[in-house]
Amino acid sequence: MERADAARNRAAILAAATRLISERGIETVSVEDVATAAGVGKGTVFRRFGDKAGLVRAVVDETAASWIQVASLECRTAGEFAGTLFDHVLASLPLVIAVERTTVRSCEGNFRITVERLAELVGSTFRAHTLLAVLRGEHIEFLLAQGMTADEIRAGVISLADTLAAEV
Amino acid sequence: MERADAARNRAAILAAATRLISERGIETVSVEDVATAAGVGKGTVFRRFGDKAGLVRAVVDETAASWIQVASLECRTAGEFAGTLFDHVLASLPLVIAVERTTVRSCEGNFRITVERLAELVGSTFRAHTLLAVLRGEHIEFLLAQGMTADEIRAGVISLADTLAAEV
DNA sequence: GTAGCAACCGGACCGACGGTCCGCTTATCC
DNA sequence: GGATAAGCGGACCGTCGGTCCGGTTGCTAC
Repeated sequence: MERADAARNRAAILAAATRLISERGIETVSVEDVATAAGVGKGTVFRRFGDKAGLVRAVVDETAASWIQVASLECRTAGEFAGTLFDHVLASLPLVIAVERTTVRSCEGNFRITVERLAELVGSTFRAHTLLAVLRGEHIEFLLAQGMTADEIRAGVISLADTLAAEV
Repeated sequence: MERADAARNRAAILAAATRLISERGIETVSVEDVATAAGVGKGTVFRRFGDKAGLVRAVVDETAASWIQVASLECRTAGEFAGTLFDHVLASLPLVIAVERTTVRSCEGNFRITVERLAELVGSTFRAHTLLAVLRGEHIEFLLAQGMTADEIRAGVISLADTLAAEV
């Protein structure tokens, strides 16, 4: 059982981290910044989340844990899947980029489900990873920086997914 | 005019950096490690290359500057281009990953030429970036870690390039 | 209510790293 | 061989992720 003050601090830390990362990007947010903004000591953050990567993961798990799985299960075509994923990534861009930069990419949990479902839809694991590479936060941020609009990127992603799926 | 000792040190630093990064990956190589391995002081490295990213860029420029441009100019199909690029990336994986991780992705120099040429071959800038996203060192490393063989990945990349080009 | 306990807190502390600075060295030119 | 500027190197700095431990506080049993 988690003590009441601990639960309060956990919530405050997650809220502060979410806000700071969204505002400034992970690169310029230190763990101490988060602790200060949450009104707790640095040690408390590390006790709760292990390390910086754990904190970021917890933030993303909270705000975005479910939609990947939901998208995996509900979407019936690759294009639909890609569009849904794109919308979610775009909505939480700094958070997605933060988790990409702080954790080693792995094939566990939700991600595994996503890949398998996507591989089904586009016909091969390689193509599934291709689509996910294009849906990475950093890639989308880069395309935006190049002057493409979100709508153009969205259309491109969906068209790519459909093309890949059509080839099966 | 560069003094003789400066030139000697520059070469020693580049050689040491290339070796260390290739062996251990950029994450576990500090600038001081490079300086020590090259038999010079840390200050010398920073004087020569500005910062860590500059050092990495110099290393890659030396070993891999030309092939991107060569590939851009010589390859006549998207598949050929993709295969050539893949071979070079695979041959210098740790170096490519190092530059990806230390410099902000931008659209200047060789990279710009590559994108434009590739966009010609596959019919759109978006698709060109898609191909380049799949050819990133980190992505290839990830696929290898998932158990795919280099041949499988190579075939996938070429097939993807051809598919994208066919849609024009 | 209160006493005791374990969980919890926070900030001082540590080691590593990127980057700067400046007094000394040395290649180069005349 | 002497003057000069380019070059050198390592001590030093600020920051950051992560650890540690003495003091505090919420919980529970009586």
